[in-house]
Amino acid sequence: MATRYDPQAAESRWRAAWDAADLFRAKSPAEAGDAPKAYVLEMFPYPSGRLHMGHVRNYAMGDVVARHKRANGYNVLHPMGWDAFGMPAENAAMQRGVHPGKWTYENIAAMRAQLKKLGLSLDWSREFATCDPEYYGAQQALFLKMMEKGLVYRKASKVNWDPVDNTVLANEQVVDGRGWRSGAIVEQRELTQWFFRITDYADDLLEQVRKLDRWPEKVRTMQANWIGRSEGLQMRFEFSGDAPEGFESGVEIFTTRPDTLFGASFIALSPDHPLTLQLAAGNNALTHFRAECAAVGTSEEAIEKAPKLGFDTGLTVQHPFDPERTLPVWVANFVLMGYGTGAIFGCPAHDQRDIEFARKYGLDVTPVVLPPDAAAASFSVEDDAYTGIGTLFNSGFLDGLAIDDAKRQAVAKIESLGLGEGKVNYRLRDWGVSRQRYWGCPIPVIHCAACGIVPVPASELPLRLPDDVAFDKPGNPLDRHPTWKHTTCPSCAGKAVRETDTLDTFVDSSWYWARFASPDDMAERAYWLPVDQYVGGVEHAVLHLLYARFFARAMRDVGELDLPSGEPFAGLFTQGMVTHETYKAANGDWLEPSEVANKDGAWFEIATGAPAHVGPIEKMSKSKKNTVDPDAIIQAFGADTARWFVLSDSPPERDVEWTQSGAEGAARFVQRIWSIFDGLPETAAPAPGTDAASIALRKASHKAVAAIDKTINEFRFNSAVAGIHEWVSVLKKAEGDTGATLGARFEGASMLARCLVPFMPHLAESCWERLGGDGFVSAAAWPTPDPALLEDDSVTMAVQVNGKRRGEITVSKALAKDAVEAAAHAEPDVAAFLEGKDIKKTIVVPGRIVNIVVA
RNA sequence: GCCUCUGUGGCGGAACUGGUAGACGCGACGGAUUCAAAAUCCGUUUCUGGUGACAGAGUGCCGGUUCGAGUCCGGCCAGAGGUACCA
Repeated sequence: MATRYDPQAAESRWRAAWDAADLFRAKSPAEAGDAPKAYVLEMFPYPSGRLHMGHVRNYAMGDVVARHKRANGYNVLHPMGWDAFGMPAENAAMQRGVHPGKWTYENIAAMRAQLKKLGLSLDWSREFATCDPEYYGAQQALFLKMMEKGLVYRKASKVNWDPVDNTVLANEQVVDGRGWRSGAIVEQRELTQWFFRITDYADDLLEQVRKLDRWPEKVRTMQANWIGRSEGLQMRFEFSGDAPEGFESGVEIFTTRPDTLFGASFIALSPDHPLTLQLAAGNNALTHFRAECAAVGTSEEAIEKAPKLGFDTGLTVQHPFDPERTLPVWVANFVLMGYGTGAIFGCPAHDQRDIEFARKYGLDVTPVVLPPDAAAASFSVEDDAYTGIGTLFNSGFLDGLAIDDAKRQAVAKIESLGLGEGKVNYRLRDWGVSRQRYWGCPIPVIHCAACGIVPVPASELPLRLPDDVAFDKPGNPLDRHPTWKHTTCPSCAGKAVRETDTLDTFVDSSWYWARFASPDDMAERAYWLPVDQYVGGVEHAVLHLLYARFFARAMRDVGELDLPSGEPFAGLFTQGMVTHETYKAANGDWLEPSEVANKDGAWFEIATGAPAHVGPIEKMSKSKKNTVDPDAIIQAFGADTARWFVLSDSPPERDVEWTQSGAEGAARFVQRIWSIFDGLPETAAPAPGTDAASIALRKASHKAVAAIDKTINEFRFNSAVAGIHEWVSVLKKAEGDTGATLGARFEGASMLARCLVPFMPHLAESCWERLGGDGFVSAAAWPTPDPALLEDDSVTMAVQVNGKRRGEITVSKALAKDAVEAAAHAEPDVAAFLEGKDIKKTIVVPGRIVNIVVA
């Protein structure tokens, strides 16, 4: 009598059994013996309160790797924790009056419960949250060590300032140049802030990223571009009239195109350049212009996309190569103070931003690079700068040179004139870590009027956040706390105040991977690190990963980590998002998937019966109401179904669209698998037969195991899923056999149970139990296919005539090339196309294809 | 704006290093089983033309390299991620 598999009952039973057996605890190096280690880590979640499908996908993928490694004999570390500091907790405090700590820990409890239902093979004994005082205390100690090492400093830096709420805004809180709550036009304001010297490691971070061969190529390219090493020229332009005070030697610029110096038509200063500030002091128009620039906010995107704005200072500088020429000095909103020297020379003909600026303000445009096929007399630049290769012209001593040669000659000339020198510059800026917020790691320093900046003594760490804080008004609660910041100087015992900035939450996630390996034991950290497989969203491809790489180096250099390479993640996989259709009511409001239904192809709103629109497929997000709650799916179908679905269909690196029917299909497949095991007699497994049907079935099983193994190793889980589908169909068909293949069916089922472990671990245990297998299948070894069963002796090859498929032949693999050619020519469907034609040649690719070329 | 990536049936996607385009799943259609239904099982399903064997077209668009291109090269178009205070 066929039975149904009951996911809810089976899943909770197996999870309890795994817990009782402490199955997924990482072994210590001593316990592990000869077993190789594998550290599998997924990016830990921000505890928003609810698990979403993106988490399910991320952790399901990591679990496939962890379970597969474990089955292959590795000592696996697979930990979980919480990226628990951050703005949403403060927003909740402001909106609902709940304390950020309470809100966060409640969210963690809720999400931990949800996560546990997924049956992930996690070592929960290492769990922590970054808002735990033990964690942020260790982070404060690390900060002080980095400070001692000279990796930390303070400098003035700009923030988005909301003049109504009197608070600093994050870039995402600036919407169209206005504060998200107050609606006030956002200003830029300078504050003295803390920085990490990530640029000290710029060269090494760039050099090493090339060697991370188990990282996606695109992430390595993005990191390299972000660091942005460029060789150029730093030089000064001397003023042609009276120089402004303090700038007697001229204005310093940096350029990567010294070859285009003869095409220079203006100098542009950043609105924040010291000279700009000096000129603005006595100039209302310029002051006004600076304010206009500042109203764009601080994000690079906003600054770059803003229309080009300029202000003519009236000053002029001398062209270095031509005493007859002077260039006007402008202030331009697209010149960033943070890059190079905060000043450039503009060559409109060969730079897109410069041409837009020059056309707007009527500045000269002189082309100096001639494209290979252009004529010097007729070549001109209108609205599109020419940035390609070519030969220099209109350029005096550089005429006729290629760009690279011209760059060298120009730099040499400037150097001989004593006006500057060749210089390497980076796009990468030092990492600003100050945040004027409460829910973050307090920066452990004290400001003393007499002693300056004094570290909080190690004995006083962790320096805890005060619990009694009010969020009734915007601004930094730490700063306005009645007592917390008032203290005495550890050095002179005089009155002093604490730093009230907290650390960027990117700091918290920059070293948690080391803390998981061990809270403080250097040997244990050395054993586990680097992480063998890191899995997370591609949205972290630049910042988080770069910061973590910096921290690994900094920790190594302050003696916190024995990791010579400085690379925390040996293998990286970046997964895509989970998306879903969006739905809108007639009035334009977003609707949840559960609020709409489809009848005869038309969507309507269930509550009202009114028609609804289907919108584009987008990343699941609360604002668009297109989220699917994993809890509801687990409730309805079980965790295995949810895991299976998010791994099927889409390649892991791409987005996956959640569909209800897809989930139902996955649930059906769970039952189909169970029916294979349920359909076997409850007897001991006989040895597989040697008849043709048994051999064919065994070949299918052994090939399937090999293919699944390969696709898991290549992170192609969707292909592994397809392979299991095909295999199950073959096993299912064999149920009709008269009994000769029973041994082969048992063998296939046993292999299948073990191959299911990474994907549907609960079902795999139930299947294993039904087979009478030893212990937990979660602890069983991966099946080993028999090489003899993986080979076929004949092969089917397509036959093409002039590249079009006209037939196929099945031949022995060992057949010689000319015999294959003869067989192809003789194949009736092919021969019809060859009749009366002249065969010019025949290409035979053994085992793949035959292509006959006819006239 | 800039950096990176993606684009294949009605839908999600497969196709190893340039070698049979559409595996596998979803949906749809047809059938079996059933008193009936649910569940399950089997089959068909890129498009166009043809009763049919079959023929032609086809991997975002335009062009190129090759015996052969979804795959390589050049140029476009569209969408996504990042853009340093969302995480």
